[in-house]
Amino acid sequence: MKPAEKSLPQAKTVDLGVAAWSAFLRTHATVVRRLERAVEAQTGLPLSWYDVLLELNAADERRLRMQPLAERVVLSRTRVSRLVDEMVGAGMVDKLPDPADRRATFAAITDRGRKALRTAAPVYLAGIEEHFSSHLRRKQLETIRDGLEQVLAAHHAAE
Amino acid sequence: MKPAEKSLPQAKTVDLGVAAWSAFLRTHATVVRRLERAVEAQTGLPLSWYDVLLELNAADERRLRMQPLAERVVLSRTRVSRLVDEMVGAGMVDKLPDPADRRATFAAITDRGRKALRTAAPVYLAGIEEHFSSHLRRKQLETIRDGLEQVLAAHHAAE
DNA sequence: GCAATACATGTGCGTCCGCACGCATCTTAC
DNA sequence: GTAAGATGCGTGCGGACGCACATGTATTGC
Repeated sequence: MKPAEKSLPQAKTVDLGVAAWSAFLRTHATVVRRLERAVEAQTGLPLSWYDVLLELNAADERRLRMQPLAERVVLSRTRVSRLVDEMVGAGMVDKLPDPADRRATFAAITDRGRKALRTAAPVYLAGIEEHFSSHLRRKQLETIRDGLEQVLAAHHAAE
Repeated sequence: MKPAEKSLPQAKTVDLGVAAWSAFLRTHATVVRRLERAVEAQTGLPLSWYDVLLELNAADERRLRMQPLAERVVLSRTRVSRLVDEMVGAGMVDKLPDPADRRATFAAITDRGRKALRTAAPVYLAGIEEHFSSHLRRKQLETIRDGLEQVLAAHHAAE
């Protein structure tokens, strides 16, 4: 075996990381699918719509420009552009011009959108609970939350 | 405030679960994208191809039928069917009939596939390390691995 | 003031993915 | 033995997604 090099992780550590990552990927595939189906079946709202409504509702003045909205829902700006158009068609979102910058467009949640969000929220929360959180102990949830936030922070720092 | 109902999670617990789930989703989106790009740029191998090669190589006799392969790489059987066809075109996988069941098809890794896998493996492992594990402490990795495996086990049990 | 640049957004297009369906084969009940 | 159902797989099709590019607007350097 090759002599250890500076700051090179040991084999056991690599395995642990891979095992955690593997579990992470499989969990994502499994839980996202089930959650998506459950929420959509019970509320008629796709998960992506729910996310958009959630972010808009939580935003200042209940509206956001496209790019910031895309970042918050973790989708491409392109995708969000189309998503918002569909939701305008469904009357859940309005597109408003920004008087301060005529390039920009605000997406604003409508009353109908807020109503849909209020209906869907408990279903969504229950879904997260049922398909994810309920299988974990409080301590584990804390570690997962904090650990993954660390990972995200590192990525954002590195840009 | 409403009196607590039987086995209903408290608000704080719900929030914790949602926070963990939120971090989970954002981490997945961020890390998968970066990892995928890094591995593909350095090895020319899409992540899905790598996964297929990995599972085939680890399988008994280095081959698997389509359905079991799909389950292991966490994709639909449909998708795997097309994936394997592409990889046959690239000479990394062979499709072989199963003499015991003429409906079935084996996907078997070829020498070229094994070579590609050997080349890509260190890049992939380093990518996981760089984009994921290195930002977490050993203890956190263990908790994440074990916790998510619990979630998966519960889902498989519920089926 | 104006050209050069940066920025916010929308659109054409290709990729990845899974569902619905169909075909061939195997298994089971009789 | 055979009809009915189950199983393994491939394909047509449409949805979700993001990249490259185009358009219109703001900002900056001079």
